[in-house]
Amino acid sequence: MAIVPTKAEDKHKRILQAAIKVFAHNGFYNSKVSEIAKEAAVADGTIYLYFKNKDDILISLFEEEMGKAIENMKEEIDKEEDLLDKFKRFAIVQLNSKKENPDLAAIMEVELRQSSKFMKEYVNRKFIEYLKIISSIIREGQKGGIIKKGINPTIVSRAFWGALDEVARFWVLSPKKRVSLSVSAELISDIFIKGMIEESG
Amino acid sequence: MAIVPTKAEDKHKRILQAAIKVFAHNGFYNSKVSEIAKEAAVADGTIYLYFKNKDDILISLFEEEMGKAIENMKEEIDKEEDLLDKFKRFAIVQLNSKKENPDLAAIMEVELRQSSKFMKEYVNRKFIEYLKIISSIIREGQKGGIIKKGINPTIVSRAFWGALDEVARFWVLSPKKRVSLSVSAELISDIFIKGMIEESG
Amino acid sequence: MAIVPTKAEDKHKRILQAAIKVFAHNGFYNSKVSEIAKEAAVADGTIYLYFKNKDDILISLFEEEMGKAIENMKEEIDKEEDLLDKFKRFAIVQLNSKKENPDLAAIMEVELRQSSKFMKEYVNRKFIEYLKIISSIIREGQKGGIIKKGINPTIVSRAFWGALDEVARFWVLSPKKRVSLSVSAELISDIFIKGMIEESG
Amino acid sequence: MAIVPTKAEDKHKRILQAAIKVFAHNGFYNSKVSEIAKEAAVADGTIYLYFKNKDDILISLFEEEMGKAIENMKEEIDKEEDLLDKFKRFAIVQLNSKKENPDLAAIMEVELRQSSKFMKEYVNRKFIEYLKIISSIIREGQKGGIIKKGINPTIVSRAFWGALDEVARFWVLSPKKRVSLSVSAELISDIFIKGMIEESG
DNA sequence: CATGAATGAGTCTTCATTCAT
DNA sequence: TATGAATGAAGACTCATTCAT
Repeated sequence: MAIVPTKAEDKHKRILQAAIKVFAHNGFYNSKVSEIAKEAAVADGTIYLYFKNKDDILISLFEEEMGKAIENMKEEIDKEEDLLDKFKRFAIVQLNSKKENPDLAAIMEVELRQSSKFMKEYVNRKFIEYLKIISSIIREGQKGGIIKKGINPTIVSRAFWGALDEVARFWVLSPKKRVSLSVSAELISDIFIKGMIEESG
Repeated sequence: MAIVPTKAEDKHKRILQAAIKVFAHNGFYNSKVSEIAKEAAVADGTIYLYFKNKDDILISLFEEEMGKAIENMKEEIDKEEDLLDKFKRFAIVQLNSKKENPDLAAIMEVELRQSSKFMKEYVNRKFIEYLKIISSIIREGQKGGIIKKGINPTIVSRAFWGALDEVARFWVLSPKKRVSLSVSAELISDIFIKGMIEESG
Repeated sequence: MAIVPTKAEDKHKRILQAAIKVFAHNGFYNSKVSEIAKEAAVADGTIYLYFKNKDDILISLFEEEMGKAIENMKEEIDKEEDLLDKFKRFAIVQLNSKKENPDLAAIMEVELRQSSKFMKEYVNRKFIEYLKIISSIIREGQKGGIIKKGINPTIVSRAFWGALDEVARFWVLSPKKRVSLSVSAELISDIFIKGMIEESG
Repeated sequence: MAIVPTKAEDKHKRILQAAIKVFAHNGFYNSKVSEIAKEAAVADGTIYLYFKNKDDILISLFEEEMGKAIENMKEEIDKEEDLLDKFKRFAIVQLNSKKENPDLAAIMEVELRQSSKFMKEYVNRKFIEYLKIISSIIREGQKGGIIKKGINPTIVSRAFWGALDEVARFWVLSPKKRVSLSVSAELISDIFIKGMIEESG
């Protein structure tokens, strides 16, 4: 019986899942609430029992998914002992997330850039939290003398993320997928590592 | 008399300029055609004498501005003799464009990622052309033995662009502008150069 | 145990009381059934066990309250022997009802005027019964030679009621309440009495 | 050519006229904007070129019609020399307005009583201006020694208006119209005059 | 009897686009 | 060419009512 997905929590989840799909395919503004309702197999009005309005669906989506992503990334990073391996791991996880949940990734990609005024602040907060995972690795590396002191961790963390995001996008869009994601991840992280490393003696 | 901006060409230009401003501030979907008209000091209907519809304004905007950007970048790159200097130059020009025309940059940023179905193909074409400027430098470097052969120029060109784009975005958003754009440009290009270079000897 | 208000009759009453409050504050059309339910501390669905629909709440409200008002007024009038005193008494009771139960009065005030087609007939029936209390006093006075024969009792009864209703409304709305209701009641009834009286010899 | 009713001003007027009809028949809340548009023979959207929203239609309706009514009443009152004749004239004009424009009257009748918060204040202002026409006659009469000093002009003006309004409503609703409006007007004003007059000597 | 989650019909309002002038 | 008043399709959101529990 426990399988029947009719509990309130499930409906909330179902609507969010439906929204991810619909938003990713049509973009936020071209998505109709009724379409999300249909995809979630609920009535139009039901959506408004779980979300304040269309915007709120997007926000909740961020709230939940970004939170998950941050947690997951932290766990993954912790698995690696070596600082430079943490870098690689970050790259791999980041790229894979786009492979595993491309719809969600597509939404993040756009909304991270454009979003209505009042979302912007919230989105940025979560995003910065995400970037801190990288910048703190860099800072740690600088303390340990592995990474060059002159490097600004904030800027490079953004650059690193931007590089990965763009490569992931390319991978999703290119129909043939000639280059594997893991190779790309290695390539990018290698470049950054080599670029940042302290050329000691 | 030459001052009066009523020639057809002027009106076309004025509408496009107005669109850049309006789209950048409100996003494409939250921008009203009437608002663009007002900003351009033109009647609503006049817009439809120069553009097929709202989408067409955005497309034309791309057509013109991306073309200009590509031309400009090529010229700038040609000014540098040294291959690695070309890299730096690319970074500087790219970042500066965001400083000099932030409205336009904001539009590009979003539309490069999301755009209605039918724009996608077109946008990509122009974008790939832009990226080719970098990838061909890389390829040249590989031929000359300066850059490591194992590196995939397509992927790295995207990574490089993504890194720059994100850093530029950060710079635009951060209110204090503590780090100068040129320092950032140097930082990013240094990392990539060092990361790609052939460690001969 | 008798305190627990869960008997069916109580719930019916509670819903009606809640409706009076809610309708008076927001008007019929701006009142939500769910709001009445909340005010009555009942589930939304429960309302539909006691009333056919939202309209039916209003009708029942009339049915009960108008009936009570008519009975009460008749009793009060009967307390007075003198015909002209009955007039005054009517005015006082009428005005006081607005003071004692302003929410109910507010609803009556509006619904007596506007109400959906199907309510109109019913409302009028009850209202006419109410007005007959006055008109029959007038008629009695005409028989007794106290009130001028030429006066149309139906019209004057309406005029009298209208005058009182408006004065009561004014009293409710005016924040300072400078003039007491009883003074107003006397003023109005005096004018009507003096205006209708037979100036015998 | 001047006859063709397509000028902006005409459209404004047409929408207002349509609104009077539609509101009077269905009540404000049961009236659809689309219905008003249809009645006015314009597109739904056109309404919003002339009015901010549905509420604004009602407000404008008041603004214009109450203003007219006040002007008209003042003019009519001025035609009478005798103070008591002014009273009669007021009654006649007031009652006739309901006969001549029953739709408008029906709206005024209800909206004067119930209306959304923000209308209330405005409505009252205009209404008080209207009532001042009566109260100032009373005051004048008191100065001239014709009307009893003890009478409160504010209260009586409201009572007088309420009496007339109710009688008019009765007249509109009664199908047979046995009693003429002018007789009713005379009856009511006679009662009030006699009731207020100073019994000198 | 009681609940309250779910439903979905119903409407206001917006805004890209047209077209008579 | 230029105008801007007019159009009307489209969609977010509300809330009375139902019904499975």
